[in-house]
Amino acid sequence: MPELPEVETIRRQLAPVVEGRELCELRVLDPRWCDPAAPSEVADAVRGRAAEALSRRGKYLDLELEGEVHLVMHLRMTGNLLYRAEPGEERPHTRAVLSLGDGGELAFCDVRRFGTGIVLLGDAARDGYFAERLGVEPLGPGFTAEALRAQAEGRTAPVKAFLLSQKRIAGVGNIYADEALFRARIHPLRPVGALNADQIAALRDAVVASLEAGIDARGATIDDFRHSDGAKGSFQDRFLVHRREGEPCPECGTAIAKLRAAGRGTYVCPSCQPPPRLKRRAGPPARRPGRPRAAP
DNA sequence: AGGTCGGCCTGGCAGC
DNA sequence: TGCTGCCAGGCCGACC
Repeated sequence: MPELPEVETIRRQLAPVVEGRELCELRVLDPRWCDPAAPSEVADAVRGRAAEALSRRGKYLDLELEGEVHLVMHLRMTGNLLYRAEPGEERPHTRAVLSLGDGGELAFCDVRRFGTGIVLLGDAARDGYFAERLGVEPLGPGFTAEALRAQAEGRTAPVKAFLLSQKRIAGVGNIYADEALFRARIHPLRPVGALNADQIAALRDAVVASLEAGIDARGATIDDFRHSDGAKGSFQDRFLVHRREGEPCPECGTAIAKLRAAGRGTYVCPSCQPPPRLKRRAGPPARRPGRPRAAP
């Protein structure tokens, strides 16, 4: 699943390929891709413009064209942006094709058809689009322990749901949320507002470390994420807990457990990430704390 | 208003 | 073997 490190990997590979090139034509093969805009509308907006930059915000790619025209794309679950120097046979599940001025082309391929491309006219429109959807950029200077604490304060949502909320932190998805929580030794179901200052600081550092490790490995390929040249990432081989149910914890050897948090498959070390206290149900009074139990 | 959940979509696979 | 049905999940909108 493309999360921040996967999108950043694509961006780094494609930026030198597209920057400075003219965008000759955009063929939208699946109208859903740019819904609700019409394919012809999107194609007309970008045709003939030079690409000035390929940037990233959260999990979004922003192809910045001359005249402040932005083609903003999201890969969602199964999207890929694949480059080839010469046009060839259409790849399966191609939703849109960008033809570049040097004869190369960029294919947006997406099995599950969740991926999107929209055109935004003007830098202000682009800024507004991101501002109303995305919170702090986790690899940017604004992502400090203090900023995280301010966001978390008073919230009762499980910390994993909090990490997945793009309006809080932009770019963290299911993989890197699990990895960061393990590194910070925090259970995903802990209410984020109940974390102490040390835990918040550890979480901030763990999010950054996990994302940077993902970028270093050029992303993770679980199902069908590919680099722009079709190669696979390698971070899936370096997961500490994600998708490792039953395998030993790299820290303590306890078997990794799988649970559900925020509606997502979630992996934890039950020993390194102690679960929050269960809410006591009405019934017989609980044993007083501190009193030693009878020996078994 | 914060939090949770279903819909979107398709390939892969478990189970009968 | 072949079919059914469930699972995966980023994001949005509906609902509590």
